[in-house]
Amino acid sequence: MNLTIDLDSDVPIYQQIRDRIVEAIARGEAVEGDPLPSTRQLAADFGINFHTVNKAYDLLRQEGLIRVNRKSGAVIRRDPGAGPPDPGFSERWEERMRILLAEATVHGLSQDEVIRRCTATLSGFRAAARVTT
Amino acid sequence: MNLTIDLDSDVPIYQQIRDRIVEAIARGEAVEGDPLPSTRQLAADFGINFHTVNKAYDLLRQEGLIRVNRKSGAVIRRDPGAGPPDPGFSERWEERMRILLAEATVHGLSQDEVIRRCTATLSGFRAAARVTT
Amino acid sequence: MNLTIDLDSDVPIYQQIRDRIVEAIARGEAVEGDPLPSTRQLAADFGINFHTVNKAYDLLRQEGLIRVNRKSGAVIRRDPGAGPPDPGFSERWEERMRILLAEATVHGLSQDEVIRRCTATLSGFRAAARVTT
Amino acid sequence: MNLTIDLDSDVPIYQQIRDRIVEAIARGEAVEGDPLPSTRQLAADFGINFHTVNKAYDLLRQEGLIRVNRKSGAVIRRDPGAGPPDPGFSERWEERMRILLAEATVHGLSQDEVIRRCTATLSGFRAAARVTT
DNA sequence: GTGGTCTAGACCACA
DNA sequence: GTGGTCTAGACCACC
Repeated sequence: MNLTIDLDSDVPIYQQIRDRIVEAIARGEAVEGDPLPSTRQLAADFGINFHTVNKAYDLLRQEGLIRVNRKSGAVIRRDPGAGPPDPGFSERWEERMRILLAEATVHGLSQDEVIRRCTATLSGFRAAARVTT
Repeated sequence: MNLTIDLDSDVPIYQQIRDRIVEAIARGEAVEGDPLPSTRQLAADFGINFHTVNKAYDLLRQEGLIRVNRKSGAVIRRDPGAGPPDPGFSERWEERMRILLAEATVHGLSQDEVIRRCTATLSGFRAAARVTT
Repeated sequence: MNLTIDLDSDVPIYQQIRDRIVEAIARGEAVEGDPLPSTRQLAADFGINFHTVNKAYDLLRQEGLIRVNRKSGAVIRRDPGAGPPDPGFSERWEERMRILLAEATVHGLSQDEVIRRCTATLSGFRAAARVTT
Repeated sequence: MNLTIDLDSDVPIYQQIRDRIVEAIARGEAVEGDPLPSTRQLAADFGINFHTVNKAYDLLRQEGLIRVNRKSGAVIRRDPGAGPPDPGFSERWEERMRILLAEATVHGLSQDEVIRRCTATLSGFRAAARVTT
């Protein structure tokens, strides 16, 4: 798993780390049981405070995507194939998706164009998963 | 246009106001030339400070969605039919969409299910637009 | 003299009227002694309050560009050929020009490109003046 | 970078701060990566409210001239050598330049005199840049 | 430490 | 009436 973050982005660093790991799981680059780098290791790699990495891992833990053991560190807990989403997630997800789709609509992206791009991105995940599996 | 916000949400109030107005435009409930409530009026309605509304309107103005006039207040400037998006927009939009799709994937939503929900939401916009026109 | 203003612009209307008249004088479309439309007439043409036009004319009077008589209305007072500028003007003008040139510079316009555009605009004034004289 | 503002000027304070920083970048006194004072620090130095400085920095951020980072504050993002301007910029810039040139013309500055002053100012930027580099 | 959000209230500019 | 500017001070998020 190759994580890259942008220290100058508007997006908080802990959020970026969390996003990159979610994407890695979606692409199948990280599967259930895979270990994540230790917080101190990752912090050193990025030149950031390990509390920041900690916060990212905590987010992922709350989302049920990783498991954190004192002993074995953080490991992936959830796969794309692990079953249906928790209902609370769906609701918040649809809310965010609705806003994103509204933005695309008001900026002149056609319905077909939006669906085309979503499909392409999703297919990209699946293709990556097939290769890395 | 009927706006509702949640004062207890983690989402900043000004962001919520901006989101609600973007959705209203996407649904066609607000079309080009329609006036928005004055900042102080809307602030009074929500029981918030007018600076907060101001910030929301400022965001919308930067996005090119509204026009702010000393005399007549803020009016809708951009419609779903107003032409293709500005090039920088698509890039940032796809980035956010990719993360959202990755989340759906790791939480077990199938590709078909995701596309189905997006299509439904987009159709909802179009249907609303047809009715209100 | 054909004036056009944009009621939805960020620039105050009275400022736009003043700017258009300054440009008309620079182009030689309005020369010394030429009458300006009456404030009420111009206000009616634009569909604005005549106080707004009044403010624009007052600005021009303060700048020494027009003369306002109760009887004969406003008439052009100053031409491009009317002599050197008042020293206070030069100072404020250079200040504004310096900022404008700084903006061009930081946005990557080369010195030659800037001079080229300024020269073109100034030549445009002279060419117009020659024709209308 | 030594900034000076005039609290009694008609020009809004936030605009003055923005202008001074643009000029500093044009002169090469501030180059890419240079840090700006923190909003609260600068506000204290000027004896003004930090919100006012905030607004100035926000303007600069929108113009793409600085980058604002939670950790390290605001840093210069764009240099005179950073490439051609974004297309919308040139248009708005020429509009403002046309008005300024018209003013010079009606107040009796000759075309040569205007070009001479512009050239001098631009050369001043370049000379300063050469020294500070 | 940094910036971001929100409140409350003053005064001014524009139309 | 509208929005724009500025002040003063609170609390929170990020690092």
